[in-house]
Amino acid sequence: MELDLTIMDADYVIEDGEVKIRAFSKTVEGENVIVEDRSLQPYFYAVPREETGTLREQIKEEELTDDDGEELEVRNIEKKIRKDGLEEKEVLKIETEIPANVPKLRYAVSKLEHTDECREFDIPFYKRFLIDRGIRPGETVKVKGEQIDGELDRTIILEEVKESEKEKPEFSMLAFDLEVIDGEIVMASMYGEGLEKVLSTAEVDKDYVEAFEGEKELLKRFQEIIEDRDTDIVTGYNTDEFDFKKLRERFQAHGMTLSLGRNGDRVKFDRRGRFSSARLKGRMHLDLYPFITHVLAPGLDSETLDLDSVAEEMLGENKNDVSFEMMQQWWEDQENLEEFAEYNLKDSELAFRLAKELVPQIMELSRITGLIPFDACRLTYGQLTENFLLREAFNREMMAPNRPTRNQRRRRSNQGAYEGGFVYTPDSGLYTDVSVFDFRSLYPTVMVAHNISPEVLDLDGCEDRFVMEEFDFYFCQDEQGFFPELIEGLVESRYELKSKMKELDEDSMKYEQIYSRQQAQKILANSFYGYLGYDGARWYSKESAQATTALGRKYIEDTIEVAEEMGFEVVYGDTDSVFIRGEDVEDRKEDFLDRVNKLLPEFMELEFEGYFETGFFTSKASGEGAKKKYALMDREGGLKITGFEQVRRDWSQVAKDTQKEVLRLVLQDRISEAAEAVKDTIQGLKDQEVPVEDLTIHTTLTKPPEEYGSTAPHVEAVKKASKRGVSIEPETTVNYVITRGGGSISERAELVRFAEDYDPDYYIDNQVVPAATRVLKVFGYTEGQLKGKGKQSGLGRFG
DNA sequence: CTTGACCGGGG
DNA sequence: GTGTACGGTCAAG
Repeated sequence: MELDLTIMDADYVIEDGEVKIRAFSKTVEGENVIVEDRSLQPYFYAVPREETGTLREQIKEEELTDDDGEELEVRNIEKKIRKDGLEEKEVLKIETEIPANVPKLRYAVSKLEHTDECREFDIPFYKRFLIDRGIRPGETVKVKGEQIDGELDRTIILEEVKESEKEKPEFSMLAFDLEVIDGEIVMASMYGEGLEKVLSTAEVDKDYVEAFEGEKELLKRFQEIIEDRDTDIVTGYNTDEFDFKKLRERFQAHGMTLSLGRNGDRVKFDRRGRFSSARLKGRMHLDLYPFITHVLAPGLDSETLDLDSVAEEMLGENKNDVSFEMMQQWWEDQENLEEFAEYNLKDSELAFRLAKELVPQIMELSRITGLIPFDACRLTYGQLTENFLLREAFNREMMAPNRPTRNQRRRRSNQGAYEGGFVYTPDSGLYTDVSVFDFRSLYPTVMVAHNISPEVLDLDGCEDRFVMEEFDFYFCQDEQGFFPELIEGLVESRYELKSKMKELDEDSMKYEQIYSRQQAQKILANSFYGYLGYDGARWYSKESAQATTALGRKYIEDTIEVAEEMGFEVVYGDTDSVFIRGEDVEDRKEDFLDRVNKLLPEFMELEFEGYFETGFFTSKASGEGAKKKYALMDREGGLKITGFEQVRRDWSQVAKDTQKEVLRLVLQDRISEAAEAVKDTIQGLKDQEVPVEDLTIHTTLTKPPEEYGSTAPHVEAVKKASKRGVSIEPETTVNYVITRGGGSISERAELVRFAEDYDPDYYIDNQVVPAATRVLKVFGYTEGQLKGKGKQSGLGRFG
């Protein structure tokens, strides 16, 4: 039979010693189908020292065993021609019966004297399947095969994969969030299409709350809802590291198993380095947090990546200002439970709405890299890029380079550092009429323009060599390299999509899909440069990365030169942008762009980014202008603040707010008012008028207090709390304030709930004034003056 | 200046 | 499980 379907998850199982792939899929009509591949065998390549014949003989003659002396089966050996860079090599493709034997067999084969090296022995089998069968999750394919008795709506044995014209199915989605008090799950909210529910172990007077006898009943119901709704996508915020771990623990505590696989499989916890992730077989568990940290964070203004800040930035939703301490108190006293439930539901709703925006992007990233969505939302840039490269290499009959060993990585990072982008040192102060120009995808376009690619580096017998003065290596221009070819493909496809977008209604599904697709292409095109310089990369090439930044510097410096020739005042520049001051810049910008773009190689382009009424640049302690720390204000009064690092958890809100207000006033050239604002805050602190939430400092307690070697305020606060009978467990965020009295800062740190007063001097001297001075020192203010201790003559006339 | 410890999100 | 992978900041050395 033939079925049009989209694969959303894949794994393999061993049955009677034979491996079979299970690809969990959905048809356009919404049927759940398992596609089994029983014919693909795990394999790797062996590159012979001399020629394939002698190596093949040796493999046949010698007994290959694992560490325990178990014999390893070689199921099939085949001679293949594979490209290694640009060189074609005769290699052996060695097949074995189960994936777990690949690394063992590879080890045994590597030790043979006729083996030069082995390749592609560490590619997880479900990824191998997707690559070798040319299947991309998120792309509909026509599958031909025989239907057998099995799980879900249908199970079919794969015979052939073909292209399909059909649309993708709709996936159902649900977001959830747990509330845990004293280690137990007391509430669980779930939010999806037509679903707004809070499960609770307490009676709550809200129509969306379902109350339960105890935690065990709540957990059963939680599982039941996911199963009954036949959920395709389960999402949430930090669900890998928190919610699912907690669920597993609590299910276990009640003697139950957490089973949320589509076929009833238990939730599997994959270790991946620092993290573990919860895998629901046949469904897509998409934790938004790793995707946001790895992929989105560089493009976000928000410095902290908690759900509140990210939702605020992406959805414009206001901050949820219930503190955890408050929630604990409510639960303890069993009061305000309506609000408690409301809060719980809100978090699921925010996660769901974020997912609405992000899942299309994750799906497109999955489609383009060929990874299952589960992986696409968790991997770092480098890993996403590498998976894309593995697939493209396979399609060109290229063998992938091996991953570096630990030692190689260390060597790479030690010899590592090379010069990065060019940063123009600004003169600190306030500027008016600032126009910003930047290069469209600087590094990708540089790589295409100069054919920067590892396999054409110092290529023997090359005729057309691109040489740079400062380097003793060159890039061959005879033939387009692997990386430029991929970048050009992505960039061109993206142009097409962008022009297609213009013809579409912005609210349509099609628009959203195309938008996400071009966004994924952009992410990928921009990741190649970083990938080449990443010490864990298979296709690592320091020279390529080095040449790319060097060329980037050259082009930005050339641009600055053109600007100066035209009589413009250059204020600042960083890597791919120039900031130019002057009232007439906007009118003459076309002329400027023309001149610069005429000098650039084909494919590269400078663009106008925007005009800002004012711009402020701060200085370093030495008085020299600081790089990467500035604020801009557009015509509508919108602020763009970059690099002011105090927007962090371990700074109190009062310091952050004051700094932002100071920047806002400074950009309006209201310098002395800015200083007044600081003084007002100081007075408010002295008068004990600032609410305690604005004074709280948050720091995570990572281990039991007694294990800390050095003293730290949050640790001391916890120690004092435990003397009062309140124990705080590791992994808890400690919210403390600095109170009055004698002794060091640590000695005066108290948990918020025990703090009876606060020390205004601490907040003035260590929080508000340093943050504000970071800005106001440019205008001649010292810390002393802001605290009202000095003279104020001659202020406000700097800059 | 270099090295090593700490931290993120969640409750 | 074709395992064991981050990247930035800050205080201490």
